[in-house]
Amino acid sequence: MDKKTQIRCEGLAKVMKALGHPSRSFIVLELANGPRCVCELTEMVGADISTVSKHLTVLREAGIVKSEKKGQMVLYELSSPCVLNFYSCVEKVIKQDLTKKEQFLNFQ
Amino acid sequence: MDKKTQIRCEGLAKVMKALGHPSRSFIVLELANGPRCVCELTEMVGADISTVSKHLTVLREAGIVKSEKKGQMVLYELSSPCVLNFYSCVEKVIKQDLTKKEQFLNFQ
DNA sequence: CTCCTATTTGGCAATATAACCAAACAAAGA
DNA sequence: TCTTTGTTTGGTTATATTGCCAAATAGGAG
Repeated sequence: MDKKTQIRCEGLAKVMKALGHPSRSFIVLELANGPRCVCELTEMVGADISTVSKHLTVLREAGIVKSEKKGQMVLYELSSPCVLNFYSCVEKVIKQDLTKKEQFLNFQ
Repeated sequence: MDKKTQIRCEGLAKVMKALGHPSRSFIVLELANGPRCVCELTEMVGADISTVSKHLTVLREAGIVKSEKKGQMVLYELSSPCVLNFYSCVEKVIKQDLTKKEQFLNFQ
């Protein structure tokens, strides 16, 4: 694997990794409906606000969301909405997988 | 967050997490060119064969690749090639990010 | 059957992630 | 100015991931 490929793969992996946590997946799905402040997301995720803030930092550093100060609050929004296109495929992967498991169960 | 949403997010995150490692990103990109055996991938990744084998297990359990015995070897191939569609968007995210950094550097 | 080759599994040490609490900040309002 | 509200950062602990080596397994070849 040459240097260029390595850097490319590290970049891809960084973005994927940022999306690879249930709370962060939820945040991305929620931000698809529009900008949200940390407090709203905290409420919905149901974790400590510091935890949610750190999740948002991970997403921002991966280039997936951006933030903007609005009054007393910080609003987060998707900076690359095309990320959402992932999910339709991923849902398909998951569904396929479920189907296989069902087939397996039926087979037994 | 209701139970259904939680399960959905965990499913999404599992797939993303599986893609969230440089070696596994590389493997997926390589498998886009066709099936490969563990030995070939090991050679290309440049890690211990046991390490690569475990990466492949992670990808298989996420439903991204499937394996098939062929002679003495085990061939891996993409089971959900649509995963590749992610990458064009992700590359865009990365490029955007680089652009921002360049702008920042130019600004300084 | 025995050897060989390809792969997987178990075990361990190093590193990274995640979650919480507490404390620090930043900015708006009294 | 002092307080309040919303957010981020630091510190700590528990848990998970990663990578290697060594050992186990699975099958083909001789």
